[in-house]
Amino acid sequence: MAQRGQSDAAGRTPRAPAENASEITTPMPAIGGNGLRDRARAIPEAAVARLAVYLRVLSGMREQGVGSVSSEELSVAAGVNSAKLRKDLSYIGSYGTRGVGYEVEVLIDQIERVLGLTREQSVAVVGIGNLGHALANYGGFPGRGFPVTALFDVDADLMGVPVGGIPVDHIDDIPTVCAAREITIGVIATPPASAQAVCDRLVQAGVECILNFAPVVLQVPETVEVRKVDLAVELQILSFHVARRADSAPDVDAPAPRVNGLPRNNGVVMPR
Amino acid sequence: MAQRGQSDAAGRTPRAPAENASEITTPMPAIGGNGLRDRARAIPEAAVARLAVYLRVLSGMREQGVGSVSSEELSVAAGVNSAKLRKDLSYIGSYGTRGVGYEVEVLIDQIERVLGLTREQSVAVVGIGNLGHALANYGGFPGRGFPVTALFDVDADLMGVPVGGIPVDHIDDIPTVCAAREITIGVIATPPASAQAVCDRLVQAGVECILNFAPVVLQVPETVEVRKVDLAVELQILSFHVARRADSAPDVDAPAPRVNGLPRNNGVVMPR
DNA sequence: GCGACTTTGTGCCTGCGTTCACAAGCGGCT
DNA sequence: AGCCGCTTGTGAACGCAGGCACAAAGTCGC
Repeated sequence: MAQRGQSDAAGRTPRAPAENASEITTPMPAIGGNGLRDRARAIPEAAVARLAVYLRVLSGMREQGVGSVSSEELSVAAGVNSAKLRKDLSYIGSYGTRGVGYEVEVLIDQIERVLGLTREQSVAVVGIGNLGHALANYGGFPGRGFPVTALFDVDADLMGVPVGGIPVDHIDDIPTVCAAREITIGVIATPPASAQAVCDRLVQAGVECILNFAPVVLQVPETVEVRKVDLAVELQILSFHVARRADSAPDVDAPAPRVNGLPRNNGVVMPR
Repeated sequence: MAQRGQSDAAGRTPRAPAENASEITTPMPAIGGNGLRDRARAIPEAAVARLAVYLRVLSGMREQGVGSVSSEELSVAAGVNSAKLRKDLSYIGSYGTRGVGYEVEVLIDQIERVLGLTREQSVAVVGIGNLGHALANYGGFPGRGFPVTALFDVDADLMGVPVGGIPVDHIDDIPTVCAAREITIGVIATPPASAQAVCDRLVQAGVECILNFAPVVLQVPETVEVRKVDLAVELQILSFHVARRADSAPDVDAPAPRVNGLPRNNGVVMPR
């Protein structure tokens, strides 16, 4: 046991029991032409999450002037198994050169293409509390940005006040503003009580992808994709590990917690 | 496809290739006494994450005076399959009554026990920016709190200033303060550049569970458990879904996009 | 130009997590 | 007291994801 990502086990909450396959596959035979389209449909969600991580690492490498990487190097920097990395990359096509590795630039382009980052996504943040502020200012982060182009709240005192350069609008204006600014992703950072109402408004405004920070199970039509980040849940999972650890501590003669003197992620220059 | 949790697919980053089983099982025969301890070791991580969600839902029910629930009701409220819910609950023991359901109070107690919430965890937040503020004020959230009892930053102007009732200390004091306040969970909300250094200090201070908000792959000894929440990754996953959706949009004779029929941004051209 | 070395891409196998489906168990009703 | 219906708990099957290991493929050196 060592480092665990946030994922791999959280609360998927499918409203539609059918078609909640973790494989993102639109059951649809290959269309004639190039295979890229088809490939893109078959990428497992787990792989998508990792691709985003690779992209971040690659961006860092590009900034340091690295021209090409082997799967081994990249996998270490990203904290995954190299076979898994190669398999993930194979989902998006074959852009490596055998005997050499991958060209950083090419890989970045391809991952961005698959993740749909070539077309900039406009993000709306609803709920301008502490978290909302943090999100609004998150502006340009590694590997190109998701421009936050709309902010909403109920508090009359906030109306028009620019936060991170964007003026705050009233949540009643969600439909019009979202339509005007072509919002594709909505972020809910409101108190739990108002989350569902806000969500409904976003959906009504045509937003089909929502990132929910409120500790509530949102009810949405099947066409809408919701991902949730629940701080309390994260802490509770960690708490579980603390407890488990304390529990097994008495087990003194367990296999020695071997130091990390593994031959692996050594030497590599990690972006500190 | 409908609502998807944050998990199920993210970046697990095991540093130790061995023993990174997703089943949290310490291979160890049953100890004499009660079987509860043993059970606790065999809970899949995915189930743990969901248990936290059940706990939140149950807390809400208790507040509304609900005395007992069936697996069906609870599963709907938590947004999961009822069979999965029952299996999850079976991991922690049999506390239901056949033909009736589960007693809310009992279930809450048991889940709290398994998640180690009976012993309050002390949390330290490092990096008092916008996000740090949000976390510091997160104080008492649903289903009992993780008291944030220490805050750290490098900014001299913040030293001693109370945020959310807790004074800020310098990160150089992490070892002493963490020891004194028996911190069990560390939260990293710093810029990426300082994350690894902060992480090292926390580890040095004996913290074995870390929640990382910085977009960096942390290097830690195997004894330390890291969970990460990466906003950019979350957005990129959503972006992927937007792209995929736009991609399959040309499939005009697909099942009607139904309800809330707003002029969705269909017809948008696929990124290359 | 050819051989040897390096690294990719992937088929196959293993194992976990999810789902199904049903037997066991309990309360209520007659 | 006995039966009936409801809900739990779980054995078994299925399917996806991860990891291994190797063949394909390309480069570099001679």
